[in-house]
Amino acid sequence: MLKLTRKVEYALIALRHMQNKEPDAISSTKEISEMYDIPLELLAKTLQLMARGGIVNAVQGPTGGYKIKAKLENINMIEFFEKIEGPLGLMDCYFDSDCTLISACNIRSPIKKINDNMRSMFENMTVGEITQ
Amino acid sequence: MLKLTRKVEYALIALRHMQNKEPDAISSTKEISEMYDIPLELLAKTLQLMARGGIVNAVQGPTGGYKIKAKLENINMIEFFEKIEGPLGLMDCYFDSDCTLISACNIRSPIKKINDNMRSMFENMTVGEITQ
DNA sequence: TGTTAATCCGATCAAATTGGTCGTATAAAT
DNA sequence: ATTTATACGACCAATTTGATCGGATTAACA
Ligand code: FES
Ligand code: FES
Repeated sequence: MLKLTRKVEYALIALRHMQNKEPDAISSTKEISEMYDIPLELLAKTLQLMARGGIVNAVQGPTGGYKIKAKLENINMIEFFEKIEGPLGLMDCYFDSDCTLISACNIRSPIKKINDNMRSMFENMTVGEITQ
Repeated sequence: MLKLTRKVEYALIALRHMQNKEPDAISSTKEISEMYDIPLELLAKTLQLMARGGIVNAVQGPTGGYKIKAKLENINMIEFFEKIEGPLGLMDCYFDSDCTLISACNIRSPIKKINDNMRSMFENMTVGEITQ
């Protein structure tokens, strides 16, 4: 409960890795995968998600790889999580209203309170400050 | 990712239900289960966990059930979550150090930052203020 | 005192989510 | 052309969570 997924962890590792290099240096999936002992395919997927989300640039072909594209200080953690894992909410009833409890539920507004607090906490946290 | 479990939801529902009654009124598992359409056995387990954790009192026998024991304003959400779901951490490496990434991981301290922020947020939130 | 209705508890099964793999297509450097 | 790497979808495995079952224990009440 309330755990981050591996994909998020791998994404952060990769970003931090790239941040410690020259701004335009390219890091291949393989390089990162080996250095941190991460399954290559899964890391590849994660990097692709970040590329699609405009966080990194993909460079194809041999000598290819990824480099950071966005200003990491401008990306808050909610955006980051959602690019990688999709919509974020403590309970399904926030993005998917077929919650069977919905009719009788007496804690929708309480849960909303917790949810809002959590979101605003992550909104005030940028990827840049986490990985730097 | 970052979701609450059903058990936590059921626990909150039950507490809120009891809070709307006379202080010493007893609510049976069945009563709550039917009113909110919650699987009886699972709700029972959850109530048992709360009883063991000193949050509610169990009254056995026919006409038995549960009533609130603790001052809900004195229980913070971390304590609450941990009574019901056990140790809480964004990554396993916090309570269980056999994380295979541990040797090479470059984001332990970043993750720790997020984790600490989240914990302190939940520590400053009491069950009482959520369910009231 | 026997019956009944409730909690208690562990074991176990099912469903959902997450983690990881595979095969193939595509792009680019040499 | 060949090689090396990303791109991408389909797929399988492992873990976690959700739910169920069977039986033991407790206490109210006829
Ligand atoms: S139905 Fe979503 S919190 Fe109860
Ligand atoms: S090993 Fe725990 S955050 Fe990387």
